[in-house]
Amino acid sequence: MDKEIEIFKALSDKNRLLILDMLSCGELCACDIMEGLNLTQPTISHHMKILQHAGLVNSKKSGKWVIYSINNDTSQEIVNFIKKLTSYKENCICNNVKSSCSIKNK
Amino acid sequence: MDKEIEIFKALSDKNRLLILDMLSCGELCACDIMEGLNLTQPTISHHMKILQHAGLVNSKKSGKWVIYSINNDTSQEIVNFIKKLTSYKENCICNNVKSSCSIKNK
DNA sequence: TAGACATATCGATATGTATCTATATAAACT
DNA sequence: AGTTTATATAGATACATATCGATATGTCTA
Repeated sequence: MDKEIEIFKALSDKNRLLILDMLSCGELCACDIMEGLNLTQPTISHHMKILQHAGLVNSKKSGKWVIYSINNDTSQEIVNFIKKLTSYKENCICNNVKSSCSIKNK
Repeated sequence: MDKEIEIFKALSDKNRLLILDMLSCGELCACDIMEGLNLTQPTISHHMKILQHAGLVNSKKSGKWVIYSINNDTSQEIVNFIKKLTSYKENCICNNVKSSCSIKNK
């Protein structure tokens, strides 16, 4: 679950969502991303690190540039996580709770 | 986009994910949720407020209890948002950026 | 090799947030 | 009416994080 929390935190920032949107139609280098957003270079670098560590973005070095691209495996994973989390299932924590549930006894 | 950020922030906490998991198999009152987690009553109340405000959870008052339940519309919405965000589309911000993209000129 | 360019790291600051104790509000029960 | 029970709010604290300027690292080019 810690991995998913890290992904949600990475998605909890407007600028990072804009970066993902920019990357959704193709790879870009950090300088291109910087041009689209109104942020300094160290701030972009910070956001890219967070997106990479969460697994949402891949990077490869090409000369003096770092080229970033979307990692669609991770976005698919987090989609599946949300679906599973919020839909009915047998093995949820509430099994331990329900026996003492006051709603049940009404 | 601000609404989605609020949802991601709500999902960025372990205890709130556990609460959603607990609610995924049926409605519960706050006291039941408190029993399943190792948190004080004001902390549970705080988390429920965040989950409600994000639209992930509904509540109804029943006597002295407040009964919480999952709002599956919102989880479906955020799933669709992630899919759209990370997949190729015509109207993404990068359209404004690509013309000056150094990758493009390589 | 020197300078220009792209990115990363450091340190500082301001803001946000998860948690607690104490207290208030509100409903049910005796 | 007074007491118990369920939830919310207020205020405090500790920790996380988004951002910046300054600087370091690494790569290309003239």
